[in-house]
Amino acid sequence: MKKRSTPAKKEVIKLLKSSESAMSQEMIEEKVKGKMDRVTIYRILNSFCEDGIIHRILSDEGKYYFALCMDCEPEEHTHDHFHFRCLTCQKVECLPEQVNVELPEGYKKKNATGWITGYCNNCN
Amino acid sequence: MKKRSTPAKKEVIKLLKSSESAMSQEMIEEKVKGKMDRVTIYRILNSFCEDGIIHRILSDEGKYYFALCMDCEPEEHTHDHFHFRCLTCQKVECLPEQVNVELPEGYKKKNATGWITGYCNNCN
DNA sequence: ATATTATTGCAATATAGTTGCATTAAAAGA
DNA sequence: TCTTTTAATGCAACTATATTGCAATAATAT
Repeated sequence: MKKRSTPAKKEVIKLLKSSESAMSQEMIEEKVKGKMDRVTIYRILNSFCEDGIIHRILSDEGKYYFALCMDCEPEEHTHDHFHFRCLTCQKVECLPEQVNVELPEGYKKKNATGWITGYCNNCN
Repeated sequence: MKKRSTPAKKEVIKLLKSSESAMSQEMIEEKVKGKMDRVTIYRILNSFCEDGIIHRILSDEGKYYFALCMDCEPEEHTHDHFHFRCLTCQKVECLPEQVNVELPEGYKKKNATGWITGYCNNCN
């Protein structure tokens, strides 16, 4: 199942590259309205996630956000950093700080996410 | 709008009290099957949340979990602690550790949540 | 230029949760 | 105890977010 390059994919990746923050499907749909179907956006995003080009983060309000992978190496593909969502402008950002928690005896960690909501520097 | 005590509410609160971990609507529905409607469960849970009797946490898979409030005081009702979800038994627990992150200059924190997924002491 | 099959669009479906409305039943008052 | 008031409930319908099936389209290899 070799992946193909299509106008729709180029459009979406261009969008994500030009965005300084993570985007939800909804935000992306807004931007590419008329150029492609809703479902196509979902499928493209999922495909990029599979390939490790972008990562998918479920926000504290239950929606997925997507962002380019920055410092990921193919072998060690983790995104255990904190995310910030601005309650005013809805901007979602990856924070540099890693999630690091002491688990009770006998517990094994597989994955970790952290969300901070609040107001960004432009919105307070 | 004074709240009333009903058999359904008693049933739900009893369940949450007897559970050592947080429960999703689905888990609760499973337990009270036949005794009340799906919608009633949702409404009861929301009502309890409003009253500060329980707290609602959105898990990293996008579902709400509910748990009794333990150390909450009416004035300072926060739940900025980490939560753990076991990938095998689906148990959700509140971890003692607080979420504490340094935000970039000019950002204001309103709320914070953290999720760790993995395997609990019974499941690995 | 042709064949193969990944990708797309559209309709339908899945999942989690909410809303409207008529009916039922707590609890306060007579 | 009986009435009255209105919160709570059950049912159906709806919303929002995301996925699946399938036929049509189009990107790549030959």
